[in-house]
Amino acid sequence: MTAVSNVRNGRDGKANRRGRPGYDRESLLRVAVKVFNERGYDGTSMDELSKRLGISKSAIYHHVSGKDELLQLAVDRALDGLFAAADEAGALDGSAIDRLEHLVRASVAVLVAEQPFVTLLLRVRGNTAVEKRALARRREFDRLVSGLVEQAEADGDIRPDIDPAITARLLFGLVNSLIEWYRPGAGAGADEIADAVRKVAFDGLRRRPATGG
Amino acid sequence: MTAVSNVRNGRDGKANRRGRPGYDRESLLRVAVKVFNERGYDGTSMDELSKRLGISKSAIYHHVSGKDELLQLAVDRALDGLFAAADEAGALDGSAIDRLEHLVRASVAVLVAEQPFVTLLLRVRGNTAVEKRALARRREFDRLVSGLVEQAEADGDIRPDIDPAITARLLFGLVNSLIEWYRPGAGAGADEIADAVRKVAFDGLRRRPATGG
DNA sequence: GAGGCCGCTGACCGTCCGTTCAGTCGGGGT
DNA sequence: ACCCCGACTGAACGGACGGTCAGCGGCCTC
Repeated sequence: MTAVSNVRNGRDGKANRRGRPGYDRESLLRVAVKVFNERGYDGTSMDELSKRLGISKSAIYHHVSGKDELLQLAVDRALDGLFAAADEAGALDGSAIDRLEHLVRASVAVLVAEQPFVTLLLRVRGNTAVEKRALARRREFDRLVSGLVEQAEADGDIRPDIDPAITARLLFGLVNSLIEWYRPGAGAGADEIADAVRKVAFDGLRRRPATGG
Repeated sequence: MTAVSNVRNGRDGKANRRGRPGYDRESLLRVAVKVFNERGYDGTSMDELSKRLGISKSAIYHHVSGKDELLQLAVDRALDGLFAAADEAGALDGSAIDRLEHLVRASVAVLVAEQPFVTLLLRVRGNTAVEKRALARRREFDRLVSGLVEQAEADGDIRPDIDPAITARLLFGLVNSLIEWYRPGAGAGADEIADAVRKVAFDGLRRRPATGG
């Protein structure tokens, strides 16, 4: 509800700067994204945000040009992470299903590492120019995944009895659902989550006689 | 963007009523929920909503007490559907995994039949009293699912190498992800979707030598 | 064809919104 | 000790917000 003093002071781990100590862009962004995720972007007023930061409303504008830029910074970070994961998977030599498996694992890692940023990204509706741009990049990522799934099905590595378009969407629906409940530090760790997602996605949750991996 | 005339006039299929023709609660609610899902609940103003309805802002208050009540009506419809599915599954005689499979199928049917209402429900953040109540009912539903998964794992019917709490969340993350892309009338039908979800969830998306069902 | 009901209008209210601006405060560098 | 830079304050702005109110207009019923 109220500001936490040790959240402020973004200097940690940075070279000493001149002037009054306080937030820098990065530490302010982290708090803002957290609040956006709790109350929704549109549901969060700059006044509420300033109270959570423990500074005045106008102080926020010293760090960013407005509410819009906070959203932009957040969704860009999430998208950059996801595309890095995609590039990683794309650079692989293996079969489509191997690259797909790698992409799932890398995506989970990004969701886990940047959970608040990805959460915000996945809730964007396209109301503003910033949101429209974010949605366009998301669609690009989705096309990339769909391509891999189609290829894997053509290779005969994925069950042929489901439309690959549906398979792709279910697969990344499963991965993306992480943001609804995963909280860093609480419960399972990142590796355990990534393993669980990979197992459930590729082999299902039913017990089976003998399954590798 | 603008109102569609044949969306108005909620009389279709109803007994003739007195007075001027126009919206009734039901037809107004359907449009409102659609707009809420496009722009977000907080991101939709009553003015914007009135434009989409093709009536004046004040006319909305003739049908409902306010924006809050529209949300209440919508999330209640979604929750009633989900709990009906749960009751159905709970009344079954079979093993836990059979009841779970039934619940998944019934839940998908609800998501498909009431997609806009469920979508709105799943995006609620808890900002108002209405939203808090909705979240509480959602948590109750989640506990129900978790219970079934735990029981199924105790029966030995679900893979024991994943924490049942995680399994339950992944399972319903998979189911709930439908609302992100399923659109009635376009592409796959309800039965095809339900089948795909059940197959992927229980048996995974990988091709396997011989798998029943 | 008169009555009445239902859906609707347009002007208006107080409040909250995102944003701006002219400064003040505080601490490290020199 | 002084300077200056970066973080911050408080009051104010215009506009958008959810909601109210007194009354109008079309259609079914009798």
